[in-house]
Amino acid sequence: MDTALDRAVRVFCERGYHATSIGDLTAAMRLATGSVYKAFRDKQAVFLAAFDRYAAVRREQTRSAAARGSNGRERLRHMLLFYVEHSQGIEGRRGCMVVGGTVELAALDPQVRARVNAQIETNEAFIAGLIREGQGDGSIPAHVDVDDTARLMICITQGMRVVGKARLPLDGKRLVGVAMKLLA
Amino acid sequence: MDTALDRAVRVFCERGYHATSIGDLTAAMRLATGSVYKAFRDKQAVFLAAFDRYAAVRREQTRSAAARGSNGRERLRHMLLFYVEHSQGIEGRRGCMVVGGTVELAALDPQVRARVNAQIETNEAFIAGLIREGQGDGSIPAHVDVDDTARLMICITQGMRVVGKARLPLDGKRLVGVAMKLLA
DNA sequence: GATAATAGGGAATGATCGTTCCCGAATAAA
DNA sequence: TTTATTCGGGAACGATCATTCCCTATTATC
Repeated sequence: MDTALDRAVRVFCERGYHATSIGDLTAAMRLATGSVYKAFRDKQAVFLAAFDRYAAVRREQTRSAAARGSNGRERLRHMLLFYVEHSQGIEGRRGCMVVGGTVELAALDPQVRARVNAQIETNEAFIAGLIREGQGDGSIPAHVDVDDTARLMICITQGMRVVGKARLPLDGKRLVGVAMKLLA
Repeated sequence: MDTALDRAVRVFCERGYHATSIGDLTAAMRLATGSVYKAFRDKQAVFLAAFDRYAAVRREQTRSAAARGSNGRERLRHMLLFYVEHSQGIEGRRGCMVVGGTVELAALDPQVRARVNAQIETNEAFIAGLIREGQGDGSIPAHVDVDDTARLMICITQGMRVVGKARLPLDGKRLVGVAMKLLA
């Protein structure tokens, strides 16, 4: 089931919600129409389940990318690098379900809006935690405003997913190098 | 006609492309079905025309916001402030056609992709120009990398539109204050 | 003033959508 | 072996979509 959901994630990432038909979904998930409706109440339920799966995988990846750093500042750097890399190439042009869900459904579907909000706020809290870690271990100056910087970094990561979907190239090292000035 | 197009812009911003039916469009534009199809070849043509109108208005607003500054750095600051303000409240939750077009259609429609790319690149070039102005008038250090900083600022502006559509609050002064560190 | 041309309005149309219903195979129970 | 039950598959359904067609005023032309 998780593997079918992963396939649904790919389709929803690439085509979004409304442009994805049940036919697209059954083809991608290798399930018949009836089987999909036996497992999920309706199309929205498939989307929500796929979103949760996407968010969980993505959260895990982000955390393990950050773990590669040796202090708060370095963990933040690795996290940003991870985001740039995944905003590029094949995965970049496929797109992000958080960004896609927000842009396409935040105004139309309160349930989806609640999920994307939760996901964004979780990410923001994670970033804020890393900044505080850095301030604790001395790698980030104490005068850096935790909340404002975290929110701006969320804007940067979400924005990179947009720019990556538009297929503009993003140079990871260079972009992150500039972004790290925010921790000065 | 421009006023009808402005109304179409509002609908496309809020609902995106696929969730906007011809019925939504005719209701918003105060035009009958036949009249819409007499003025435009098909729904995509309405979207492209609305997008061009949106981009033109937006470009003008951005430029006049920047003009409020007295040197390169201040012009950049006013431009960023303008973006935060418009990413919030009523207009923020309505959404941005560039972001929406990218996320919903960049992977599916080459014509839309070309337009959003052109718009993003125009904005980026405008930002780069402001940075260069600042370096010329001494308000921005010469060691600031123009292209990388401009691209990161594009990510910030696009990301703010995503976060604003998700209805998270954005404090203009504070966020821009942090972002201006990128010009150090 | 009569007629041609145009523009706007809305019903009809075919396609496609999401959803439901029902069938057949496979498994478990008797 | 026979019967009951579950599960995956796909045809059928009503609704809605984008699009076309045609009708009716209104304007311009002669």
